[in-house]
Amino acid sequence: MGFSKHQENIEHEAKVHAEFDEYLVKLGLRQTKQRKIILNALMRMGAHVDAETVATQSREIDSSIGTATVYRTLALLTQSGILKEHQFGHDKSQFELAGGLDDHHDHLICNQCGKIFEFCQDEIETLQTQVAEKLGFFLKEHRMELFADCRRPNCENKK
Amino acid sequence: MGFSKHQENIEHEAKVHAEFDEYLVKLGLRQTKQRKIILNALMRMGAHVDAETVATQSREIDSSIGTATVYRTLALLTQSGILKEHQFGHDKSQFELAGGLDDHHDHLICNQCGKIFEFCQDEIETLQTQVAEKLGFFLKEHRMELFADCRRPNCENKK
DNA sequence: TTCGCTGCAAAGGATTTGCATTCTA
DNA sequence: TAGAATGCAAATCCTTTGCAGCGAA
Repeated sequence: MGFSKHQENIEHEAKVHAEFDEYLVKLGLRQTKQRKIILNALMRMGAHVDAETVATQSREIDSSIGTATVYRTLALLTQSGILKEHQFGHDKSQFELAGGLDDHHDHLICNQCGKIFEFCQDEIETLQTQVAEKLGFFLKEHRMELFADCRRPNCENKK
Repeated sequence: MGFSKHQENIEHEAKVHAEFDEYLVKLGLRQTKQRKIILNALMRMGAHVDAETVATQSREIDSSIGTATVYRTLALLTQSGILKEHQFGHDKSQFELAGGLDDHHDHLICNQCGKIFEFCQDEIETLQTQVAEKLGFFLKEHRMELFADCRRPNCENKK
């Protein structure tokens, strides 16, 4: 197929934008340059960014973007399912692109450096569904976070 | 042995108080009537109460207890391990007595009525430890919440 | 008598909201 | 042109902090 990694990225980003546009149209909402810039910023940055960071990054492109717009857009993206919101401990919300159904994962947070690692364990997911089932529920979502001590010699060791 | 349930409760409560006292002494802190009242309130109420509710309940006994004291005491109890703190979604913190090592459990939250159900699944716990292990960590704590749709006919159906 | 503890009020910090204005469709 | 979206500032909400007086050991 000969597509470069860079090329694949561009295509993926276009797909996410299209997904968001579709969502907006569906709800009778409008596509604005701010919303595009914010979604771009999210794609440029890695996972687990807070609203403030998104705002700062977005303002690199358009310095007039307001905090409220960032929060409103993050909410919109979360509702659409494109973005996922997490809260680890008492901290402020962290966001990451959902990346489709095939990309589900949970988090392990290093007690030493606070770094976040992602993992996916199908067996656990199955058991979770069964637990809900047994309690008389149909599982829709779950949240699982592991807090653990680091054994990595190169752990930055700061929170 | 012929102990009534009521009698057992009283003994258990005394044990928790003793545990807290011990913790305070260990840190060179003081036992105060406010701290006792607040811990009593927690034991009187069921699980999953927020700070405000604890404050209200405590003020039934001593109306002069301040909000700050409640928060500070909840922090102290949490640090001692007697109390566990949870945050479900964007909501304020909820507290519950830990009840000892044998009492660990996770939560399922009803999407319809918001009610919280407790469960414990040893298999999942084992797998969690293994996942951490595999990533090079030693698991210390975890948090797992299932959000699910209700099938109970008597679900109150309000959030 | 010493400090830790308390209540009060004020401060904090992340997020939300009201509103006049601007802009998309 | 309608009404959705924006930026700004003010408002929320839960929680924490500063401080002068109080109280446990």
